[in-house]
Amino acid sequence: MGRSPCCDKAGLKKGPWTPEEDQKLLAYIEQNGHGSWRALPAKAGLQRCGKSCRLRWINYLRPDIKRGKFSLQEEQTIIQLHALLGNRWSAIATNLPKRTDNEIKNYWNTHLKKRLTKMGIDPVTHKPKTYALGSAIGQTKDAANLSHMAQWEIARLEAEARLARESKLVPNPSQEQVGSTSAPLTNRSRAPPARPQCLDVLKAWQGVVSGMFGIARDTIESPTSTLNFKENMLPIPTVGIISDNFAGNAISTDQMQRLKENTDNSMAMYEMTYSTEEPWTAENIMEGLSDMMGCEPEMQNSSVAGDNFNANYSTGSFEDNKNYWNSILNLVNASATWKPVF
DNA sequence: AAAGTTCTCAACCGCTTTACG
DNA sequence: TCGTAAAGCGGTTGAGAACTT
Repeated sequence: MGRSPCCDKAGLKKGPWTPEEDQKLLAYIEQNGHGSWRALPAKAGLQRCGKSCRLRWINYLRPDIKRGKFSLQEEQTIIQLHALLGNRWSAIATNLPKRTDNEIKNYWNTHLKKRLTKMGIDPVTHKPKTYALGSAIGQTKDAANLSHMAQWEIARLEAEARLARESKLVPNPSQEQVGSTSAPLTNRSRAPPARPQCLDVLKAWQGVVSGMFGIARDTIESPTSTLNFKENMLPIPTVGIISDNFAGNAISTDQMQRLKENTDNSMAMYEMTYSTEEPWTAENIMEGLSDMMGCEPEMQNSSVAGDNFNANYSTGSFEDNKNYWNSILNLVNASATWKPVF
């Protein structure tokens, strides 16, 4: 067997924390900081092991924790990050401000995993079950590109997660918040970005889509298509607008105008995503984008998109990709009344 | 109303990684 | 470079709540 549990050593208390214990721990940390976790219980007058105290603080008592129901945006972020990172809960948590890895892990296991399964999506691969089967036979070039990009993103996220941890050890309240992800890592370790870093992942995903559209844009004109890729692909400036305004801020009218002018598809996305009482915010748009990326239940289940998804994405030709994205965009346009089921 | 079942999530366990002498 | 302690992390458990029969 492995080492014995730390709490068995001195008959320390286990199980649920009482309000008195919480109060003691909270008071001690507020006054002295946690310092060495192993030494903390004795100093704070707690009959607990340091590990238990640390966990209680991190997962429950820390003042910067947001508790309660996960928002739709958070759910989508978790799903998308999980698709990229797998069960790396701490890395996922660094992209969800105020949520703990434990909470995210629990929420995934009790809610999101089940929902994906119900929708016919493999929660491990994040692909429709039949597609997952097909991809075992042969991956497409684009899927390979996607995978390649995902690997880069994973490496970057892990680095950021590490740096975030480091920055917590040396808090610097006066630090300037940096938005650019292209800043050198060494700089970011001093000034970690404040905006949700999930944006970078979403951008990466969108980049893949844009890249695929880009190929089609230059070479494909489909006479049978109801959509024109030249006009309907999301332009790169859109990404910039979304990036710069992600953290809950409304997009300016000026920027919105540019967005509308640049892409007909934005309108379909807006209609699909939110009702009129909702302002144009980056969240709204990102939801639309993530829906387009395949998070939308109807798309996964519908005979149109589902079949095309399975049939087209697992083959590699240009025409197939075009059809695949056409089917998605058609569905996006067709599902203007779709509301999240989450 | 009671019993049984399912769900939720805080907390634990033990392995891995990191820091440090 | 190595050994040890501490911290971090992800998988798992189990008590209590919620739901169903």
